[in-house]
Amino acid sequence: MRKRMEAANVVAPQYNAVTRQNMRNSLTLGDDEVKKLLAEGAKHVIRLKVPRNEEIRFNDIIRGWVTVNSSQVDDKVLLKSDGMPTYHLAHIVDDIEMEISHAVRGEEWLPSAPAHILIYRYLGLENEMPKLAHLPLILNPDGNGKISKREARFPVFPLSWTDPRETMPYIGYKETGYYSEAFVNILALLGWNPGNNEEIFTLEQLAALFSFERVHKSGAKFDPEKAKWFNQQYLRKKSDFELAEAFKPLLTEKGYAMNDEFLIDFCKLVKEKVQFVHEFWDHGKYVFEAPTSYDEKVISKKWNDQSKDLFTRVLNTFTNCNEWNSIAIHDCFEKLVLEAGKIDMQLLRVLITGVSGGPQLFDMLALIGKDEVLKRLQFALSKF
RNA sequence: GGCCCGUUCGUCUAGGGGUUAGGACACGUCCCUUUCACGGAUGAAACACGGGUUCGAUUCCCGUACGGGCUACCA
Repeated sequence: MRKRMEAANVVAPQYNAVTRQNMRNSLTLGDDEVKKLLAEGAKHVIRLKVPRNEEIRFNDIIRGWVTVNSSQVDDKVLLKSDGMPTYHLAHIVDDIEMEISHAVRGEEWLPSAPAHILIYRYLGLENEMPKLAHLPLILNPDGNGKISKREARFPVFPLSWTDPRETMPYIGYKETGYYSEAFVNILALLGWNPGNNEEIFTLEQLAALFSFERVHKSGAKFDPEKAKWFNQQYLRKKSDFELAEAFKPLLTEKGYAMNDEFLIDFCKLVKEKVQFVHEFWDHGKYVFEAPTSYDEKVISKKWNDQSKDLFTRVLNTFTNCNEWNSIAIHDCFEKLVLEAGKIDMQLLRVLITGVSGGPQLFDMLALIGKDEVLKRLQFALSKF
């Protein structure tokens, strides 16, 4: 049989009203033979007997009327030879048992929906079947196809998870640093939108706003960049205290312990630059540890013959700065500028933090502390 | 291959017979700033193609192309 199919160039052989006549099954074997085999405990499956040529129509909430000819539906296995039901049977039993009103599932189920309708019909439950809604799929941002867990270069699961058949865990959104509210928000706006220009919604708002009419029919490519932006929006809504609490364990991991007040100030300063809590470290580690290298670009471009003298004067000015807060430091600095002329702030920043960017400079210096700033400046002057 | 579903800026999308086709992400420029961001302003950027229907089609219909899904004793 299989060879004949291959010879006829059949790509995907189907078990259906035509081919079943040439198969060894209860329809071709005859009652006595079947009874005998059953009595002997012969391994067997139970299949859905799909009519040969019949239009199956159903009204999908999202897609409208869909028509499929039963010749396109194969005799699906309902009960496997190990006695376990397949999804096709199981979900229908579940849905009926649980009195499900709406079966909302991905578009990949659309082709098997006609088979499911037949099962409901043969069970005499067609009037009780849930309404069907087939949602558009989330597609890969690059390349093609629906998101596959194996190939994606970004998380595909909400939570980290290890497939028992594999060794490598899949890192989840939660573990990547996404807030669950942000994650829900991102997902909700893929294939659906409320019809206005708003994008940030709580789960409660989404639930109130949702309607099937506004669900798209076509798949949506997942955009990792926008996903990060969503998380940033949620992060910015957190209080400095909440952010400090969230960052504290990460800082402890790095071997630093700071008091809450300091951490809150730190988060207040760095939060504008950050999309995830763990980025507080990446964007602000120089607050906790002195730089080991200096931004080459800035140094080569801005460090010149006068720099050493100029920044030695900065060091002296800071040393004599009585108060050490953002405003006071700024005042000291301004006074020096009046005497000595323009002093490049970015260069000063690099000498103290090592990097070319960061939060407001004088706020930063205040946070780092006078002793540490003087120490770092001295060290930098000895280096260049 | 067959069957089913789809197609508005690069991406997510609004809109819908007559619009300067709107917003968001990303990107560019400018303003603010002696630094860095935030913020503000602004720019570039789209109705897949071909036929109908119509006074008029991005919008309705049909084809084509392209994309997606399914085609397991997995879900």
